[in-house]
Amino acid sequence: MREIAAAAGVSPMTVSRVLNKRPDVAPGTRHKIEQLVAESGFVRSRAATAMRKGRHGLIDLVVLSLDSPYILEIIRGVEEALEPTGFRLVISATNGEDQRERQWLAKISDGWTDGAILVLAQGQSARLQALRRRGTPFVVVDHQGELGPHIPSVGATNWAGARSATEYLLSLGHRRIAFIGGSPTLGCAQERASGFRAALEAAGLVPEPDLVRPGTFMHESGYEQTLALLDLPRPPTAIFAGNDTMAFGCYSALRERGVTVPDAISVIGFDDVLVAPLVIPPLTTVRQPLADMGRFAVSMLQRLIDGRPLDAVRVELATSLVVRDSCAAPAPPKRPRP
Amino acid sequence: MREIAAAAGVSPMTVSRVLNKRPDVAPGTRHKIEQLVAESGFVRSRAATAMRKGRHGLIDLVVLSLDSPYILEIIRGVEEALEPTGFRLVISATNGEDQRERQWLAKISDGWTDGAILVLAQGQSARLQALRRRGTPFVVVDHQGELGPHIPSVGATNWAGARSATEYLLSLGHRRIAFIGGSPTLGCAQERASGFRAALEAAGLVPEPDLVRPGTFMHESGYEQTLALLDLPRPPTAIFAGNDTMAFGCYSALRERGVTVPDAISVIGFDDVLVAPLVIPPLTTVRQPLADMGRFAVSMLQRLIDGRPLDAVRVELATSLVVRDSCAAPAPPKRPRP
DNA sequence: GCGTTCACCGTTAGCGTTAACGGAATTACA
DNA sequence: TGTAATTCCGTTAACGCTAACGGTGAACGC
Repeated sequence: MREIAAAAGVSPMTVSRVLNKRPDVAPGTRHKIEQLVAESGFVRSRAATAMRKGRHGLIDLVVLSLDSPYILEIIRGVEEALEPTGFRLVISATNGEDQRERQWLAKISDGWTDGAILVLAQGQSARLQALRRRGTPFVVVDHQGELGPHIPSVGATNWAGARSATEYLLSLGHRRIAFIGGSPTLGCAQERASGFRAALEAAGLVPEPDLVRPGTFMHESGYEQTLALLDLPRPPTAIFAGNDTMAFGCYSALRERGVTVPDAISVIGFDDVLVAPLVIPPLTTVRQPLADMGRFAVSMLQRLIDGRPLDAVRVELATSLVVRDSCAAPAPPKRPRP
Repeated sequence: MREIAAAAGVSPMTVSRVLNKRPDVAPGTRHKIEQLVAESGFVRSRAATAMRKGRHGLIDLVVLSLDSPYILEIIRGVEEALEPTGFRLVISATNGEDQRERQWLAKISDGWTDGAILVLAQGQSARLQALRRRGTPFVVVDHQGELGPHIPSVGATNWAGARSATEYLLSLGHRRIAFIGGSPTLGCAQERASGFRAALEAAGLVPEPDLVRPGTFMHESGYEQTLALLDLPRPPTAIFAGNDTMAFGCYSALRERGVTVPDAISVIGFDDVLVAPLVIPPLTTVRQPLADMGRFAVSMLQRLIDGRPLDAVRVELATSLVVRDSCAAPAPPKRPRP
């Protein structure tokens, strides 16, 4: 910078002003400096700028794990939204290890990043409040547990999505619909279960306890619960899995038992992960706009960083039903009525 | 740091020495300072350290796109390997846009990051050489095109993997094996095709031109080529898809035509993406150790950053055959021989 | 007693940038 | 013409840390 300044016959301060697009520089001087900068290919040391300004140009994305394609969608949205802002995306995974979770708190709050987007499964209220106290701007995405008050977050309309999925099954004629939930400690799982119940009740049906099963959002649990459902005296005609991964577990179990989808039983999922259209039969599911959620989180975070007010502390983006081939009208009962 | 120093009754320099684990500090002093640091939760300003040392503690991971679960595996490996090193992972995607690709070059080479891991599909020899000239350490992962000389890279044994997949099909008794290749411009696609041919020839078979089809690594191309194969006068008894995504395309086409896997036709893929075990039937495929490749890239990069010599400029990690349920012996011919 | 070596620690200075202030030149206005 | 406001730019001093060097005291050898 000194060199540029010398070449332009001004002080480094003036160069700094030009680079920061400050108004108080004469147009001629500005132009000359800009030209010199362009010619020399000069770039400011970010480290020095960061030290001086206290801004690093880095956004942390902290995720629970990098195991699921689900997270990739969010990353994609965040990356896209961040790209034009000049901020750079720093990714770290906690893998649920307590030690690492402490570490990110330390890392984030040491002024090393300018803001954070957190995608964490379990409630971390205490840690989140600690972060808040430190003044680090952050946004929680798809938080699936109890949040403390005033924690900015982005989610999806889990309740409405689950209801519409259930309504769709009802509209096909299903009456015995099973539901395999996610981990009951997670907020989104509760919302989906609740949406499911609401739809049934709106149709004048009572959810049968046998047909509402707990799950873990993992493949195995979809598999196991489906086997259990098939062993029931009166198995369901449709299964609503709390997420796509469990729906794939259903597929596995149904295949093992020789039950065809959707002829003998219908399956519907939640999330619309990338492979949902690729499995056989292509999975009908409730699309969660994960990339959009990531994008939205970025825009909220920007506001927080800039000190602008938020329109809303909690934002829920709309889910949508994606109809593919895994649902059909229920198989006719043994004594078909014409 | 000043405060810590004051509390310990030493100068900030001594604190710095302790934090940098320098040897020339009396054990007692060191212990006291360590304790004070732990108590106060003090963390050094990375910006200041970065400025002073010229190291930022950031590693760039530049990927072509964040669309495929394939990339997630690599990210996971890189993240895991990077975690204990204290380096932080910065992710950016070029999405194949020329402008962005120029940008990462600029960003990486402006001293902002300490090194880069590049996962780029197409040959970018010119850019890579430019990076090299700037002296930024970098490693290329799974590069699928022509690399310039002396470019450190990590890949997989595509040729051997394809050969073993083919040998497996041969061992099951298949003789009419189709191959759906990846984009012919990509090195890994060429290698896989070549491995396929080698296995056939080793078995004394000649690849039939009709059964060796071009592809694009995308789902559609697996689908279309499979339909074309089925329309052949003598369709194959097995299909080797150049990657898992295309194998899923095969599944779709086969299902549409009512051809069952693996009874009527066997399908084998390449990559072993996360969903490969979840589809129905679970896909037999060649596992590419993507996470390991990411990890290995990190260790290579570390050496480069530290100025240590590399054991090898090009490293290829072993692929392995993962047998699941999508392959079986070929259906008996019309006139079964006892 | 004096030099030498070693272990430990402090001082100085500066990394590259910018906030804050101030000063000079120019313009605006009474 | 004088004063105030405005525009433009330079000076100073940090931001938090550490490289390089220097200094102190103790231990040791001659």
